[in-house]
Amino acid sequence: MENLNKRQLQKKKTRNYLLEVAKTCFIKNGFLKTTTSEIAEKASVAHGTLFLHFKTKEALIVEILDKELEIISHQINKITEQAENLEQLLEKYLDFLEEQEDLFSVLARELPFYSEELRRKILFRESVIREHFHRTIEDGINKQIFRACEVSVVVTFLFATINYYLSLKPIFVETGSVIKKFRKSIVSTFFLMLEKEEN
Amino acid sequence: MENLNKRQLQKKKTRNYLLEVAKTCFIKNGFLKTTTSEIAEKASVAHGTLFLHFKTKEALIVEILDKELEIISHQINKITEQAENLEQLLEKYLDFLEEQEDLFSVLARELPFYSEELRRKILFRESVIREHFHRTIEDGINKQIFRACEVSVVVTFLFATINYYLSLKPIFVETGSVIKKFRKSIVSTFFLMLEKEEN
DNA sequence: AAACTCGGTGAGCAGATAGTCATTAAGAGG
DNA sequence: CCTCTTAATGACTATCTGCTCACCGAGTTT
Repeated sequence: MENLNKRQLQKKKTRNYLLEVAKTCFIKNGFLKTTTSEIAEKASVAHGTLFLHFKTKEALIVEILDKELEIISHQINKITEQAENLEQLLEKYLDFLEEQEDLFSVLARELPFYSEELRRKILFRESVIREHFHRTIEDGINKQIFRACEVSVVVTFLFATINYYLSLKPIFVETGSVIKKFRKSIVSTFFLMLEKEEN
Repeated sequence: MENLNKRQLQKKKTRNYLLEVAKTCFIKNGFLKTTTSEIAEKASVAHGTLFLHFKTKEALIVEILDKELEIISHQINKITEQAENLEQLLEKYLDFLEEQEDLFSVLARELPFYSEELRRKILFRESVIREHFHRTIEDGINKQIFRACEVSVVVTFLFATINYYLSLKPIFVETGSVIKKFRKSIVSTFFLMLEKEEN
């Protein structure tokens, strides 16, 4: 597959560079605010070149997001495999969010404004990890470690809270990670919901 | 103050009508998507007329929002006065959100994109009702009705969850109220967090 | 080396959008 | 009744943004 001539190689290189630059812009300023001119300018190519490689702005977004979601999916699989209990699952999940916080912050803020297609893709990946939390909690309830509850709502409380901090990140921290700042509170309060009383 | 001549009266009338139409548009499609042309057209005035009455689109938004927030503030005062316990407070607050759900849905979605000024105003009003929840819960903890917890985080869990359903309202319901749909689950799960076990 | 291919260019288009301003006409006032 | 005031007009501007296309020139093929 490596029998590419100079021209094809250059094309591929340009395309990859555009993807790279676009990703940086999107993570920094969101998909909505980033303009195609901005991407072209930062990549030092003509504005028209962008549309030679990607039919529309949406197609560019979809390609980048698909790639990112693929990575996210892998990471989440790794997390769910490694975690042996709810605490580990939550901690590892928060580690992961913290690592990619800028991207998740953008997604949390902009999700309500995306197209059906984009939203479905993002929410599908979220549902995978959500289900894992669901099963782990149900397991704990069966083992009488946790209190009986509407598990799906409890999971929503958790994800909604994380989403809340992410979407309003600039309000809570000037610089650095919101997840880092609030993770202790989130974890302890979440376990308070679930755990039986000690006395 | 009623010694207005025909001209002044007409001006006031136009202004008020513009405010009314703009409010309807904003609640329906959000502040971000609503254009000044759309408002002018629906009010059957020239585009320029809008800027005779309001210096900028932002000024129009601020005026409408200030008025709405004033009303909201009153309602919240009424709620906090009437409610005798946490359950009543929450139920009445949810009633109120349900009544004005379209507006709150817009605010939940768009808040991260507003100007500093707008955001501060909205969050201030929210903080008032939040503090009331805070005090009521602390009261319950002192009376040994509720479990000891990080009260502010517990309140955040509640508000974040409500915010989550509101901001993604179109995903959860095609028509009708999200709050109505999920209020039972929200209430019962929230109290599960707080209440001591019965056995 | 001539003919051809195609990645890249950048001026320009179409549509949207906030905001301006010279002009108009209806009403106020002497 | 005549002059002055001003609410309202709508054509216009400036800017932005996604996207197109005729053209160029380096690279490939014959």
